[in-house]
Amino acid sequence: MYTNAANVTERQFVPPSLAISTVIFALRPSVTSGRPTLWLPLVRRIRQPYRGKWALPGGPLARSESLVEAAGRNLKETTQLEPGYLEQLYCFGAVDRSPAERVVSIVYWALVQAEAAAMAEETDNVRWFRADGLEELAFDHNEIVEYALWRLRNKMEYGSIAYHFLGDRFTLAQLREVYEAVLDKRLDPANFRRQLRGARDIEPTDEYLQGGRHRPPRLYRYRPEPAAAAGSGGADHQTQSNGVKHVRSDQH
Amino acid sequence: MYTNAANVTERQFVPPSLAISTVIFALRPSVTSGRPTLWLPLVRRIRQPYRGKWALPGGPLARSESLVEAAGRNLKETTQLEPGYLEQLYCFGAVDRSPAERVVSIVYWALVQAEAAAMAEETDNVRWFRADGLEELAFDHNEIVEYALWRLRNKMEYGSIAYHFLGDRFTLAQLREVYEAVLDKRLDPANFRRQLRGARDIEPTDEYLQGGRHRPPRLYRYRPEPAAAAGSGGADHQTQSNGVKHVRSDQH
DNA sequence: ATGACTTAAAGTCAAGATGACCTTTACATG
DNA sequence: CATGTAAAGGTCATCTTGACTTTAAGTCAT
Repeated sequence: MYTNAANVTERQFVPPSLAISTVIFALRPSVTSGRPTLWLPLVRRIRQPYRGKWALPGGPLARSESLVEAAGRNLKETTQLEPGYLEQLYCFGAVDRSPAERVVSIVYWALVQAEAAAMAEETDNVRWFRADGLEELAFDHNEIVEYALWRLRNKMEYGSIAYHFLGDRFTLAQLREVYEAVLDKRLDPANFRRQLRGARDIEPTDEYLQGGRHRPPRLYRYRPEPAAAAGSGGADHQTQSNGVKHVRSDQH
Repeated sequence: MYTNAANVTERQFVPPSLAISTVIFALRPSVTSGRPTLWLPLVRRIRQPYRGKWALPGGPLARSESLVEAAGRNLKETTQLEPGYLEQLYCFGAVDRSPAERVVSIVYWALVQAEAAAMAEETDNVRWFRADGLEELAFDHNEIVEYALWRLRNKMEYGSIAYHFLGDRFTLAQLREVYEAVLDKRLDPANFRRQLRGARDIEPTDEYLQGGRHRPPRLYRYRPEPAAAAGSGGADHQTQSNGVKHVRSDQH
C-alpha cells in the first residue's frame, strides 16, 4: 500500500492529503407541488475510488488561497455562481474515509440563489439533486450532507441566512416559503410577520410586488448592515468577518 | 522561500502541513476572589518561529489516528488528563498564519475537571493562564482562544456541557458558579434552579453535601443518558457520536 | 438550649414571547 | 360590481423569563 522506502516513524507523520469540499444548497420549485424544495449539485467521479458515483464538488487546496477562497472556487467551478453565503462546516478526518489514501476534508457549505442560468447549467458530470433522499454517494459524503442539512436548519431558526436564497427584494411570503421548505413545516403567516418585525436585519421598502390576484405584498430587503455586527445564534467563526460574502446587485 | 526544484504548477498543490491543536479549559479558584475562573494551559515554543512565545498545545496528525484522537493525545500529553468533553472547534487555514511554511490547523476544544493533580503539573514549558487577558501568543492563537471562548459561552447557554467542569456529584450552587464564571454574570439562584428542573439530563440524588454553615444542599448528577440523544442547541458534528467522551469515575 | 446567621428550596407576580385564530384591506378577475 | 385571494394587522390564552418573597434546615456564638 505504501510503496516508498521511508521507515515506520517517518511514514507515521507523512501529512495526509488535504481536500476542500463544498455543500451547495439552492431552492428550486418541486416538480410535483411547485413549492420550493432544497437541491444541491453533485459531480460524478471520473476516477477511482468510487468511479461513477456522485460526490460533493471539491478539490485540493492551492498554496496561495485561503480555505474560504478554495471553497468559493469549488462553488464557482461547479455552479458558475458567486456564493451568497459561505461558511465552514466541519473538518472530516476519519482514518478510513477514503480507501488506501488518508484524506482530510475541510468542508464548507453555501447558499446560492438558484433561479436563472445556473440551474440549467447541468453537464453530464454535474447534476442537481434533491437534498432529501439522496442516493448513495462516494466516500462519507452522505453523512456530510446530512450534517450540512442539520446545520442549515439549525442556523435558520436563529440566524439570518434565509435571505441568501432569495434576490435582494422579496416578499414576506417568499421568505416564509424558504423557511417552510428548509424546516419542512408550515408556519403561520401572521406570526411569521410579527417575528420579522422584531428582526433588526430586515427592512421594508416602499415598493410592492404587483401582478398577483390579490392585495400586492410589500417588498422587503436584507438590511445593508450598518457596520460590525456581533455574532448571534450558532454562528461559526470566519462567518462574522471574512467568511461571508453578500451578493448585492445593489439596488434596482 | 521555496527552495525545491518543483515547477510552479506542481508547487501550487503541494499539500500544506497539517496540525492539530487543542484549547483546553478548566476552572480554578481566582487568586483574589476565590470564585472560579477560566484557565487554560499553554506550552512554550522551543523553536522558531515564535520561539519563547506561548502557544496552544498541538502537533502533527499521526497516520493511524483520527482527528479527535490526535486532539485527545494533545490533551493527555499536556495535562495528563482524560478529556471530559472534546469537540472540534474550527479549522484555521489563512495563508499567512505561519511565516514561511503554510500550515492548516484543525483546532479542538476541551473541558476538564481541574482539581487535584493536573493543575500542579506545571513544568517550565507548560503553564496555566487565565483565559481572559492573555498575553500575546504565537501565530494566530489569540484569535483562536477568543473564538473558543465565544463558542464555550454560546454552548453553555443552550447545551449541557457545564457538568464537565465538575465531578460526578455536584450541588446546584456549584453548577451555577460554573455558569457565572464562564458567562461572567450573576444568575438568580431560584430561577437557575427552576430552569434545571426542566433539564432532562440532570438528576437529583438523595445525597446531601454536609459541612457548610447552612442547610445542606442536595447533590445532583449528570444523567447517565439512556441511549441516543438528539442534537440540541448549536452542537457540532462528531459531538453527538464519537466526539464526546464522558469521564465518569462511576459512582462513589 | 436559644437565637442569630446563612444558604437551600419553593413560591408569587408582572412582563414578554409564542401559537392559534379572526378581521379588515387591497388588489385581480369574471 | 361582486367574488376570490392573500396581505396586513389585531386578539387572546398559554408559556417562559426575570425580580422578588417566604419558608426550611442546617451551623455557630453565647
